Amino acid sequence: MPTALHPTAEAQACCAPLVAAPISAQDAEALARTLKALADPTRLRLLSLVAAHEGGEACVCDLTDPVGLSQPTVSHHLKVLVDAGLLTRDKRGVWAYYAVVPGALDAVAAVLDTQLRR
Amino acid sequence: MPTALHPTAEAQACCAPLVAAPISAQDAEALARTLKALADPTRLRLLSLVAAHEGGEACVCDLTDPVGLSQPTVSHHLKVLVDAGLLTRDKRGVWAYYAVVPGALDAVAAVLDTQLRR
DNA sequence: CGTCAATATCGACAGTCATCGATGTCTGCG
DNA sequence: CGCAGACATCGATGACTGTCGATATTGACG
Repeated sequence: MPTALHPTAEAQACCAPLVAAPISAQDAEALARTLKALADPTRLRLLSLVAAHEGGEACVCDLTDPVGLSQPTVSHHLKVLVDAGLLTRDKRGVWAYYAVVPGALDAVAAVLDTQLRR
Repeated sequence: MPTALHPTAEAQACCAPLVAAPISAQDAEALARTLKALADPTRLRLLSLVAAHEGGEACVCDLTDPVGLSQPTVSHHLKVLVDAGLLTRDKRGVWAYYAVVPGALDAVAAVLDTQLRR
């Protein structure tokens, strides 16, 4: 199951104070897991390449050359991104098509702004 | 010098296409450096604790207890955050006061949204 | 100057991670 | 069935990282 982050939502009444209570240990752990998946130059480029590819999806063979790494390594990074809930994998025939999960990065950005702003 | 990320700005005419060209290797490297500093549960909590502390600043002794780690370890994490340009350090007398850099996280969030959205 | 307290730095150790080549798995095709 | 190609998994290896105790540094104070 993807390690998606749960925004501790409940909509928070309305505009929460600029700085509320410090983030909980569990929330920090969850957010860190997602950020760790993002905190690698190769994975950032893969994410970007998939997003920029026509149709919003790309297969492994489209990505191996641009990043200049071996196929097993690219496959490994893609798995990390899928496990983090940032990419989806759709196997059609022999090819595996990867696409970015629509709202995932907005969620990360929102948590950063909401929880750590000053 | 802090490894701040340069938004490759130039204001991009106006509303850039939803998905432009893939991120460059250098930009990916820079963004990954910042994200790596964020991708640790302890550092996220430290950042949050500093932001939530009165006056928006806190010294090491305020932070050691809440995270439950040794003083050298907390000091190390704070150094990582300062080097990443996410915290400032202000030594006043015997105490070192840390504060979050106002726009730093917004910049990270903006790059995530701009470069990787779909 | 000597002591104490708050931090930073150092050295070591264990755990994690990125990468690769080799190999396994599955699909399409003849 | 048998082969070829796309992709995933495995095992190994070198590099990096989080953590600690010990120690150095720095400022306040008597």
